[in-house]
Amino acid sequence: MARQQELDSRYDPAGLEPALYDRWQKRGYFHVSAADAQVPYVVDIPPPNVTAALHMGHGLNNTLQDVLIRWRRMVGDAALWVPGTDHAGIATQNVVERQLAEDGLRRWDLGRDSFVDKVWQWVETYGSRIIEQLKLMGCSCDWERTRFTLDEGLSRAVREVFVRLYEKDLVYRANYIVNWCPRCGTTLSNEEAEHREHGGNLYHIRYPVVGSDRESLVVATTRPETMLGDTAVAVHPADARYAGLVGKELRLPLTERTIPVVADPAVDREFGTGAVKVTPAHDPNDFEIAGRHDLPKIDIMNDDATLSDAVPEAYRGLDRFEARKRVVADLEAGGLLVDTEEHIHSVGHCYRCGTVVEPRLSLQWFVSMRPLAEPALAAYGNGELRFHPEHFGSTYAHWLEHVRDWPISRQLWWGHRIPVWYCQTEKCGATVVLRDDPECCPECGGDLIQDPDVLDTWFSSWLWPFSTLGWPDQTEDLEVFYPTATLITAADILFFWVARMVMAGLEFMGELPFTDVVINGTVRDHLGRRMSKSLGNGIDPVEVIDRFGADAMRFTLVNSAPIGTDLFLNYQDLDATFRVGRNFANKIWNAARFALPLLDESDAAVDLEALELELADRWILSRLHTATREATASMERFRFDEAAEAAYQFVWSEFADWYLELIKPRMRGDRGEASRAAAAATLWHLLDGWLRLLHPAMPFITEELATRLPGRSDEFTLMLGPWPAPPETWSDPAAERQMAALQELIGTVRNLRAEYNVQPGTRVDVHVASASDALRDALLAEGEGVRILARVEELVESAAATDGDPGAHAVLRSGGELFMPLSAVIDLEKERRRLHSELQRVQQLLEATRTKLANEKFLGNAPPEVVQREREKESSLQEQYSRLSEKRGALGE
RNA sequence: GGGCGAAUAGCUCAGCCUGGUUUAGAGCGCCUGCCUUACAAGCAGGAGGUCGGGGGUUCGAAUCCCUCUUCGCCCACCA
Repeated sequence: MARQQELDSRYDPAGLEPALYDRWQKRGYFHVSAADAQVPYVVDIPPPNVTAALHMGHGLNNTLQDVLIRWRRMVGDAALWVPGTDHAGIATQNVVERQLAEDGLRRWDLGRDSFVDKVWQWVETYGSRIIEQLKLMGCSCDWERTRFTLDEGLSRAVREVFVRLYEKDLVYRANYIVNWCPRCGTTLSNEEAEHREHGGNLYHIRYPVVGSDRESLVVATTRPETMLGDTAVAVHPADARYAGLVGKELRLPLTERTIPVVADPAVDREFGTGAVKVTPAHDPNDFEIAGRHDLPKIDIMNDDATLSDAVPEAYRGLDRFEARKRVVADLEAGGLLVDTEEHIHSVGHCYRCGTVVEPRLSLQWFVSMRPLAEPALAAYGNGELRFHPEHFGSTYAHWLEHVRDWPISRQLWWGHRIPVWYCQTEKCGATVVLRDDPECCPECGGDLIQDPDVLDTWFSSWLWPFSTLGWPDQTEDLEVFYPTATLITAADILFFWVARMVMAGLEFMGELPFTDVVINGTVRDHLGRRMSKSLGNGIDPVEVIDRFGADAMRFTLVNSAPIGTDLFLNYQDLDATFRVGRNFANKIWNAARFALPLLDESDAAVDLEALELELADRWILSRLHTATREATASMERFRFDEAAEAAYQFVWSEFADWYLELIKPRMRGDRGEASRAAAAATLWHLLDGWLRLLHPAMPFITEELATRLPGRSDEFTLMLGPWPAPPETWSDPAAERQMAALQELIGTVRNLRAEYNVQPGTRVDVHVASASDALRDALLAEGEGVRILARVEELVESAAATDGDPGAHAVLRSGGELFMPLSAVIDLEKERRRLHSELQRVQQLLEATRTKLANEKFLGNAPPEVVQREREKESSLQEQYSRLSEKRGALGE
């Protein structure tokens, strides 16, 4: 049979992974249908942008989702992972616009329809790249359910939601200051404007009082060019300095206009000069002030941030930054620039192209957020919505408490068209909001024009948990799979996406879209910088998979990234970065390479309870029982790193380092057939157990090896479980105590051998005296293990651990002492020093323990078992102490 | 300005919520010795930590409280 062929000593993932993935997919393991779903467990992928190529952030995020979903699938849930991509309005439009630019074209040259066609073509050609890359990682998404935020079904959901919100007055159209990206030519929400510290200047400008040669007022601003749009200057009503000026007119420099001085409590008397120039069309504060004082609002900019015809001719058509220089120069020339001081302030930048955004008065559609935020806040407050780590809940709540209305219209062509039509008939002028495209105005039958704008991309992603299941239709999928269970995502879209999904779920479904939100860390380079294309410090997951295998990458990521903690990866040394996972995969491979040929089909069927299990067997089963319990408990708390660590430690440090070594003689038949059979059956069940334990993190190698276990049919898979649940009877504290004593003994012998440079090939004699019961039992069962693992010739149990030869002494914490005659190599002076320092260490511990036990308050207040433990510690230390000092005495001071 | 978080071995982190079982752990790195027929991507041994500083609570503090210092992240209408 093919699977019996010999395995290479180096694991070659590239030769196995694609075929395994293909097999899973062909057998339909990833697909879940509502009809068969008993206990659903649903995870929604955070849809990557359709323009995206897989980066390590996706690598981490999707690995964690796959670990979770594979685990739940093994546990027996109908585990559904819904995949898809996001149409990413601005980002995608930018990509295609850049392409056009190479041919010297702009989108207006094509016209709206053919431009949108062009974007669709791009999406069809390149849009599935990231999906294919997720498959390389092993992601077990239900690909039959792959959705796109701009596909037909989701478009219906978007439109339904817009109409419902409009009907409830939760969506409205208004003139307000929004963030405007002059490069992308569109509005942005607050979340889409990234604020960065920026070193600029604070310009102090003099505005003369009309009709006075002497009186003037000095204002301070960081954006002097906006003065051309000033319609007032505001001072604080209680500011004595300016009390006499309120109500007077000022001459606005560089223009022919005059503007009033108004008093408004919003002014901070301490800042700058205490007088604020009011530019209502370009500053949110000023907009508010203008409202209170009925001031005109002059928009001085064109869409591309050049100055408009609203400013004096000299400045028209200048770019805003060019205009800034010109205005400053002209003011200076006119003697009106009083002062220029350096000033650090934060400036908004477009999150897609990095251009400085301009606050600008604009007519946009908004979603009224307060009514939606209240229930979202309440769901967190009452504990229904949980965050992991918990503290992200505070961030979530803080945002909701201060949430502002959401501008949702975007002046783009790529996206969901706003379902609003304006009647062109003058006397009607109706605004029509409809689920279906109208032919003519339902009010008057006149011509309609649809709003030219599209909706913010997030206006479709916030519906993801139910729109992907068929909503607004009442589908069976929706019935069975909503709400989903857990969302795993990065912190940077907590507001963009997570909070808004909660709002949408509660508003439109009446139920939270998920109950647990797991926040994974940010992937950074070894210098702590966010990985980015421009810095060139990214790591390509596809390259990592090619070189080390998907399992190695996944394990490394899972193991080294506790949720919520940033992950630092060195992009300059991938070898070092992914060594943990690669080496572990290789270790697993080789352990199996050793074990598999020792087994046959009969080992699978054997009931372990019916066998004469030996110490090592009982011990390792007990350890597997513990490791499995720990891993399971960790998974339940989304502590994927802990689960991986528990499995790693078990497989490497216990199964491979100890168990496999201990059973080698038994597997050769040295202790008879019964012993061999017991070890073989135990081994079979161990492999089966820990391969399952590791399957969520390392699906490929575990599946491959589990399938090669004798007795497995070609139909076998780990994917469908069961998740291991070792019986309570495997727990064996006595065996654990005995093995611990044995391990200490072997460790001590190895240590002494190294101390005295005993050659590895040299066998030594070891005398053991005063052994504890556990050690005595262990030696009885596994004396041979000691001989092999510690390279011992004669293992002598005697009352006095010495035969008169010079040698090395040691005392065991678990009880007992040992003596190694080393006449050939012993250095008595060294042995004295060694015993002395050992003695000092024990003495210190002993004194600390005695001080504690001498404290009556301790005896009176501490729980009895703590006192008891302390007493046992004292007697053990006392025992060690007296034996050590005896030995040292024997060697002379 | 507001919010959240971090500080434990050279590096990356567990442990802290629920104080006393570790005589503070892991991985990587480092040192020493080994190609011991599953694995040199390995095996064995070892060095390395006043748990950021100070105070407090307690019989007992890496763990709870206060404070200081230093870093990080997020939010904000800092004219």
